Amino acid sequence: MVKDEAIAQIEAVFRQYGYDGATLARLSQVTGLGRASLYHHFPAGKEGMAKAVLERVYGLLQESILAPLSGDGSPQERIQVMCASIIDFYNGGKNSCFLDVLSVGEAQTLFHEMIQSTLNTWLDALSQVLTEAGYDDCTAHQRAEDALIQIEGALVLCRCLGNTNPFMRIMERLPEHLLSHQS
Amino acid sequence: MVKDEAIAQIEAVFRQYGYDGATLARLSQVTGLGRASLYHHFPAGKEGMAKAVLERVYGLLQESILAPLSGDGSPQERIQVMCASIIDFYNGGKNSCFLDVLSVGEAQTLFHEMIQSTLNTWLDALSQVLTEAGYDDCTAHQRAEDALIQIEGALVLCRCLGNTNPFMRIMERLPEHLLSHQS
DNA sequence: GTCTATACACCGATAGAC
DNA sequence: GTCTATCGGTGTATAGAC
Repeated sequence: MVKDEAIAQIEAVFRQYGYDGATLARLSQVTGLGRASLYHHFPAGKEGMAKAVLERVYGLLQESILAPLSGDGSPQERIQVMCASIIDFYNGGKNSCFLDVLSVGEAQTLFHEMIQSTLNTWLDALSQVLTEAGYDDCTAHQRAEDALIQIEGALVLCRCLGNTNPFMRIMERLPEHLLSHQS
Repeated sequence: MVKDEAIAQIEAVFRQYGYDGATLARLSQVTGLGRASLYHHFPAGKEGMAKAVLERVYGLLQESILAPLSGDGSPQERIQVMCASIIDFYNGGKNSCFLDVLSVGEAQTLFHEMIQSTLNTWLDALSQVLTEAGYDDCTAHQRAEDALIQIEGALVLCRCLGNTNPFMRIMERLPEHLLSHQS
């Protein structure tokens, strides 16, 4: 569908400019659609576009990141596949997290539930694999949370510092970090 | 000075709403100053207000967070003092990081250098203490970076999930994490 | 230093022709 | 489905009285 491509382009604008900074002028320019055409595809306007992107992100998370976690292979292997997808998803640290930028300001009021549940889906899936790997529930949940903390934090640092090293360093050591035999 | 109080209130608005979402109407309401009065105190307008807040944040970082790092006591003790100040600074995880929210969109273009150098100041000071604690330069720098990654990431998770547990958990273990004898 | 009034651009959103 | 034209509202910023 052509619309899917438009949503991907809209996503990029939200990622870079945030909800308030993603003006219809910019969205129109990036997609090549006139303002009125955008409203034809997204009757709910900007809020509808953000919702569509959130659903897209949720879908991508399920398909490319979480699906491998419940696939074949050892927990180690599955986590490594997930990490490779994550690197891809965030373009090696060049992209901000959509959930992060949409959780600020009035956008938070609009999308808090979807953001929260998307993040919880991710946390649960990761926690599940770690439980399979032999950790007790509490440890598994903490390590899953640690992983997302490091991913989100690294992306913030990359954005602030203007280089992708923190993200790549974190991602390289994440599999062993999740499965190491310490605290 | 009365202006200092206003800057603190302006800071809160930027933290919560981001640069684009921090409208003059909101800034006026929070400070109790009329729009025109704001321009009297900040002739450069909104951009000037953000700059003033950035300078305030830099000052607070120096005074309450970095100063203890070069004070008396063992590295452990100094790091613990820093952590206590950080918890205070971010209101126990309820506040977003100002550098984080100002590093998105057009604000990034305006303030990238100040954001970058503020973060580097923090990284360097932390790295220095870890060097004093006996780590080689490379390890010290990585651990300092890890600390900021975890702080920023935890704040993002707190904002998205709507609870402060991730931040408090990270902060409690940060001192031992920084000084532990592993990788 | 703070107020009212206002300029002017841009915002999100809609109407209606094609 | 896309276009031009346009609405009402709000954005930042300024002028000038007090």
